[in-house]
Amino acid sequence: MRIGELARRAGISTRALRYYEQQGLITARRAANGYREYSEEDLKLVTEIRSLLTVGFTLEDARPFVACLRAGHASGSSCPESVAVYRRKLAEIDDEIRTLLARRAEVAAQLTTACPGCLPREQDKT
Amino acid sequence: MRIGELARRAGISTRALRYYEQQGLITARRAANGYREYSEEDLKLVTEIRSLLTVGFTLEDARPFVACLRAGHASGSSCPESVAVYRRKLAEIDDEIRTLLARRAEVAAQLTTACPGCLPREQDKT
DNA sequence: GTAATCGTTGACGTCAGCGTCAAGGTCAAG
DNA sequence: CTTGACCTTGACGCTGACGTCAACGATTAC
Repeated sequence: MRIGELARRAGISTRALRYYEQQGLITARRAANGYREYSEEDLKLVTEIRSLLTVGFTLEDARPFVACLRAGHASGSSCPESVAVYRRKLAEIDDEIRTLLARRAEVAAQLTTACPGCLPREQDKT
Repeated sequence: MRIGELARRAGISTRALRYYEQQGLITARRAANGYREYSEEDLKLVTEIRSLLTVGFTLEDARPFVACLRAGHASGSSCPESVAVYRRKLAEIDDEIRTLLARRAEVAAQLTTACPGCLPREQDKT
């Protein structure tokens, strides 16, 4: 399939696909007229990238997963490099959560100081 | 005082001060030679801005606080506009925390699926 | 032939909060 | 007089993941 169809099926822009290629995440063979030609496996790669991005991963983080898929594994996360990224990301997320909680507490304290009536409700903690 | 001294006392760069001025957050009167001249109150303004930024506020968010201080209030948060920003920010932070928690759960699930031995330890939740 | 719809590369724009030159003017000390 | 520390404005760089032209070629439909 060509870039437009892949973009539609992956729910992404053609610009993004060219960008991924430029970043070395995917490659496309070229037709005689210079058009990019993609396989079904490329769709899998792009889908993997997308799902990782939506979880907050960067393209750089996605590299091992893509490499894992291209190496023939059924899942992009079945390689040790991918698992390492998972673990690192988990730690990063935990860090962010901690700082956000600290900020939340600070802001809430400031708010109650500034406006004692405007107590933030305590019951809607998720 | 001039910009260098203010920067030192506020613990920020002169570039940042000029940037805040460019964004309309602070203003400086000019000496005969064109140098910026700051008062002690300007130090307060900058300090307020800094503490807000470190809590995750944007310069835009800081505007009402600065305006409040300039209006003569002892605290930048004693104006209704500032309180409104506090409340909005609190909601934003809660949103971010929620999405981060969701991501964390997703990543953790993926990790355990990919590597059943690498269970993320459950005891270090902050 | 021509219009519509695809594709190509290249390159600048976006968002925030500055960092980092560049190219100069000002001022006190020695 | 000169060094050196300070100040000025202006403008590009940076990070990430693309959006959005521009200017052009290819393919298909009619």
